[in-house]
Amino acid sequence: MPELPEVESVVRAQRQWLVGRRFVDFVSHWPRNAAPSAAAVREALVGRMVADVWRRAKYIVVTLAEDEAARPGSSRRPEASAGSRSASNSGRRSAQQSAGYLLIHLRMSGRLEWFTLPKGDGATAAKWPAGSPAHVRAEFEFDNGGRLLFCDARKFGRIAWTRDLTSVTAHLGVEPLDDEFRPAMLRELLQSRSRALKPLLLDQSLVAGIGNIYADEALHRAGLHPLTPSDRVEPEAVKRLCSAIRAVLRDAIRRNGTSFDWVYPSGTMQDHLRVYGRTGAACRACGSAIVALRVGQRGTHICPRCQPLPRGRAAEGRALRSGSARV
DNA sequence: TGGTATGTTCCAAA
DNA sequence: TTTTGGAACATACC
Repeated sequence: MPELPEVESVVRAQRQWLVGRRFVDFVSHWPRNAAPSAAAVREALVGRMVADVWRRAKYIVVTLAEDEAARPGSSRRPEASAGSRSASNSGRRSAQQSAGYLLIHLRMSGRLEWFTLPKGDGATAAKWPAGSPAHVRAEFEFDNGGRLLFCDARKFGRIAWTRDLTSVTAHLGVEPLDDEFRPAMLRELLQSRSRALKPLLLDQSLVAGIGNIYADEALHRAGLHPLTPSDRVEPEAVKRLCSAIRAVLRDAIRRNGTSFDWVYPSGTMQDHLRVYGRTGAACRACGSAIVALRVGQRGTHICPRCQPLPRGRAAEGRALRSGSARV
């Protein structure tokens, strides 16, 4: 269920439960998706306290507090005492004081779910009671007995521990909700290459966090066709696109994201989408039927009236080559 | 049965 | 060099 707003919603929901908690165990049921290895992640986590939970692009970032007193072998603190909020602020910025970072990427179908085993029967993931969460790929166990499950039907999700956060995030582009993301910056990104707009918006190394749903939504709000060559977008349209991106992401965060099928049930943005998944329905702006096409191998939804394809050989050539000419 | 799916990464081809 | 397409990852749903 992962795009920026959904990940942000998860982060906000989990932060209050996680900050100040201490890891007592980590178990992977799909070790291939743990980096550098499931054993290394376990070694890095056990005994560590969570200093902060935040987001970079579509990554959930858990900052681990550096306090040697609490490593395995020493006594466990009974309850998380102070330090949650104050620790979080420093933990986010000063890498030197952190014991590294746990990174979780949900990819296509990952989700986090709290689960408490029935007491006393020594149940394990292998023999959980009926009604337990499905597709559990990893378990994080905490000092209060809580168990955070990483569930992921498609097994695309990733769990990683790193001491050097930038080694993982260096390739990521600007956060679209950051102050620095302004029309001038977007214009430079668009002008510096000649690509169809939608694939460009999905490129995490340029703008980080936008996925298929919100790319479609932002382009519709801006009145731009997804195949528009990036270097042919007029300054006024760049402005519209910039605010459309920010507006749709903020809007979605406010509604806790978009709920899709069985994967992510908690948001309400799906009731307010203007084009994504609305093939054949009436455009909320002009009443025309929403049309589905294929752009860069991704399902794409547009209003043909609100988002006309700009005239010109470049755009038409791209449309034909990408197979989007149908429908 | 086949086509689809919110993501990322790799490779080949244009 | 840049951009695009395809496949791969693995599973569930319609």
